[in-house]
Amino acid sequence: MRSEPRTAGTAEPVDLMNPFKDLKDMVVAELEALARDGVLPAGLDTARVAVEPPRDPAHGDVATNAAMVLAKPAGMKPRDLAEALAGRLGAIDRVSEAAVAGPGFINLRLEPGFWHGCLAGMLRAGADYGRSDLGAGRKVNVEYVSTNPTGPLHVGHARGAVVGDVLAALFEKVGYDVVREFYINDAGAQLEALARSVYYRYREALKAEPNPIPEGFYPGEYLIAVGEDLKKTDGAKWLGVEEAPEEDPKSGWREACTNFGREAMMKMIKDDLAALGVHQEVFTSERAIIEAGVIEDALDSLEARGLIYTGTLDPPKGKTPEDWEPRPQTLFRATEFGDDVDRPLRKSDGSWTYFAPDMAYHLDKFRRGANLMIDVWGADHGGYVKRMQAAVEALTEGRGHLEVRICQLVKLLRAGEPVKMSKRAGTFVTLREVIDEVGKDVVRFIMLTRKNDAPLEFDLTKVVEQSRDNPVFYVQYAHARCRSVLRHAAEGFPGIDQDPGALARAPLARLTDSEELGLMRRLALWPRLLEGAAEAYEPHRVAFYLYDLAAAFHSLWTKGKDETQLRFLREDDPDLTAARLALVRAVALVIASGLEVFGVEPVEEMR
RNA sequence: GCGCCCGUAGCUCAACCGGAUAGAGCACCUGCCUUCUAAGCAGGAUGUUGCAGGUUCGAGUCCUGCCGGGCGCGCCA
Repeated sequence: MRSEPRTAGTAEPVDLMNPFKDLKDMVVAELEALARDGVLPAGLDTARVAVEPPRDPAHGDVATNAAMVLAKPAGMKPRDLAEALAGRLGAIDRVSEAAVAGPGFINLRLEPGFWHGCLAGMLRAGADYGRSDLGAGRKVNVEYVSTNPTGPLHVGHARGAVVGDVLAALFEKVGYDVVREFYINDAGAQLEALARSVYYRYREALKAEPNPIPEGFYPGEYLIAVGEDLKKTDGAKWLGVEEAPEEDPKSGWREACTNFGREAMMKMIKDDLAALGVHQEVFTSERAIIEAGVIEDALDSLEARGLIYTGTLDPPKGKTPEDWEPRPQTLFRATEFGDDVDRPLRKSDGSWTYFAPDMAYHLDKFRRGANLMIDVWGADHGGYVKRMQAAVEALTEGRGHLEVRICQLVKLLRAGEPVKMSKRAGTFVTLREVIDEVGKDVVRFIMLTRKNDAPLEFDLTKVVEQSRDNPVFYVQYAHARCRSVLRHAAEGFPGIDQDPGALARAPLARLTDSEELGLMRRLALWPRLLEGAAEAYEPHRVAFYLYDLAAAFHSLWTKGKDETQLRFLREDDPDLTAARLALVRAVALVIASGLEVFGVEPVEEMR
């Protein structure tokens, strides 16, 4: 891992694809060397050793906590261990200085050539810079948006959609084999309400005798068209027919309206998702899971291990429902897997609870090869997490893992004022309306500017403002500025090949300004940031990283106004210009790469 | 009553597996456009990280107990 001697400005830089991983390997190698020399005991666990940029840049380029973490297992004083390690690290060519500080930190200052090597590496990697094999091709299934197909998506759905979609992209980026999935909740009472609502609109379309507004009626106008369409398809065929005749329930109008409504709603939902740039490849129907008998499979497997029994649950303490009656039910021993109570699988009428098919569905996902499953749910499902995780652990006998990300509410505002929404009053804001107003890229980016489990304010006015206050604009502006420089360079310096691979061969050692080096260090963090964001299931980290990167670039840009020797384009010095274009190109590349993970189109110019 | 999530500057939020003096933006004040887009940049003030303990070289971060807010708690999904 140690590289050949290198002096700034002379040697051809080596490519460094993941600089901080490389630096950690370097530290670990020296620790092993110390162990071979008998200074340290053999076989120390270096998992907790961190090599990262210090918060205060005055401390140097990189810092490691190795001495403090290993002091106790090694039976040494942290400072002594630090001195020994720093002595070795300081002898490495790429390290210009290794100093022990504070309780035992080792601060390293690196030769500028190291950062130039990083820059060359990222340019050669191009769009692949940041990609890694952390996942080693392991399968992960990401399920998101999953909803009843009863109406259009609203803003809340958009958050889950984007978080799920970007988690999937992140996991792909770090080497997982990803399946994006949607679970269609098409088996419950909501679908019956949908069917009755469709039938109502159908009769309306046929000018038939008006029937009373059905229970749970979906009042939205979108069903009027569905009623019309059913009339066009089937004519008056369902008018004199029963809802669900006893001898053959599926011959009635309800079955027809359920299926017709379901298809229409799913088409609408998929169109909305497409408008948001979300494309899941697998859609699994709850109803199909039930009909395929997967629930029985799941239950048999649990039954065989004594995890199913008939029992009576106590009412929740302090909040007994009005109509509470103790009833014996089929229960799953969720408490054996960390849940608070055992969970019912059947309703009193004998039909399945929501939990039963969902359990079966997760078994199905596991059978399709996903040991790691990620579900993105809304805040109102928080209380459901433990039981589903318990079910996955039980059904997969501990081989599967379910990670659930809960998305808090989105508060829709306009110029600081809450947008009043009411389904009944018809002032409900759909996802489609928001996309039409501000654009899908803005929706996607803004949804990632908060941790998923924190509430999010979405101000329709603010998100299209052109100011530093608006992260979408600010990041896009940095990218546009990079592209602008490159456009000007193409005119003024036709001799400079702007292909990233060619720019990687520019005399990068000419980049010596502290802000230029700072920008390179920041770019060098990108691969590590992606891995961290994926491992923590936190796509919002990418948004904050891009914002910081944009700020660093804007700063360097403006610095060139006062100090003309820092301008990117230097008529008097084509070599220096080429080196700076390499840096600008790399900034554009990383921003574009981050936006690609987000599913956001980088802009070439601000308009 | 129980479970989960949250509580950080006046406001909105960061803080990578426990790391060094907790950082940005907004708002407020002061500078910077004959220049690659000033839609920007530089500088100035801001903290008992809800409270009280504990763990340790080190805690916003982990543990315990309180306080405050959100979500949920059999036949909704």
